[in-house]
Amino acid sequence: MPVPSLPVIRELVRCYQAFDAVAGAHIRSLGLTAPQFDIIATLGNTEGMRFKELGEKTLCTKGTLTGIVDRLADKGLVRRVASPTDGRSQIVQLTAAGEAVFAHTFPAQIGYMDTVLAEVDTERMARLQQDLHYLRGILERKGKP
Amino acid sequence: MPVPSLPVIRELVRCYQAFDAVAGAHIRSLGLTAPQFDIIATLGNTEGMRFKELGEKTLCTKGTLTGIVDRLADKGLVRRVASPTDGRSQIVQLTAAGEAVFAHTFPAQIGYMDTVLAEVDTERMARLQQDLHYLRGILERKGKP
DNA sequence: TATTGTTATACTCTATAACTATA
DNA sequence: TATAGTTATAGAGTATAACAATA
Repeated sequence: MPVPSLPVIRELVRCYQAFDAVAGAHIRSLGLTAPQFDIIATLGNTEGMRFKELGEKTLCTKGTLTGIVDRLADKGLVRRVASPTDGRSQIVQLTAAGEAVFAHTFPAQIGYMDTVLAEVDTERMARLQQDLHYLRGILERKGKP
Repeated sequence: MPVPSLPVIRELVRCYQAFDAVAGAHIRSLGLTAPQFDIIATLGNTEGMRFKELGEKTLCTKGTLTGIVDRLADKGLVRRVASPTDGRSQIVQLTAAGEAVFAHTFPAQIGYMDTVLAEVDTERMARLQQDLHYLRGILERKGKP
């Protein structure tokens, strides 16, 4: 007889929503959407990556990604460069402005979250991290059997 | 000096995404979207509730909620009833078809998640639930200071 | 005057499929 | 033939503000 999963799931969802409310407000205040911020965060500290790779990392379909990258390019935060090795391939990279957004907002966001979670004791943080990692492993394995 | 929050946050987000991939596939297979399922789950085991209350529980703006309820009504899963006590107020409740969707899919979803998480030991589940609850409390408190 | 819910507008994301150009 | 990305289309959610009816 299995342990009831609902209480844990419920807490996971609510906890994520609570985080999303805090982080999402910050992201929107930058004039970005969540997927757009996701792209910038993925490209940060990188020399850029192929369109396809970017889609895989951010869980975006290629058609969707074209639109998101278009809008980021319109804002001047991202640039497309033709791949030197494959004529079909595009490399997406942050512009100087995009680097600046990443450099200023990503650490700021983390720093803010650090202060928010400053009162959580180290032991609990480590435990939670491990347990979440464990839970994710199970979910991902069952997700694609 | 605060404990780094990024590892825990990262695991939280990924764990939620993993859950969302599993649950989301099930929801879409019913021809519903996540917000629509959220409405049905909220109205389940209820005699219905005021439009405003529904919006508060599902974190939907009133304008957004009108559209979602419209689409659920078009599918015959939900119905609007004028409030007997307040002429401005609408009460939203599940139709028989909506009850059926709730009764068949919600427990099925939970049952499925129960089997997915069956291998997690009881102790870990309880600990995870507690720690997530604790983390959420902090996030929600800081979310609106 | 304030509140409830609808309507209107504009934008973004998503899924899907057809299309192009390279490989 | 297969792959990388773009384009096209339609639907759905979000934010915002103006609006009608009622309190």
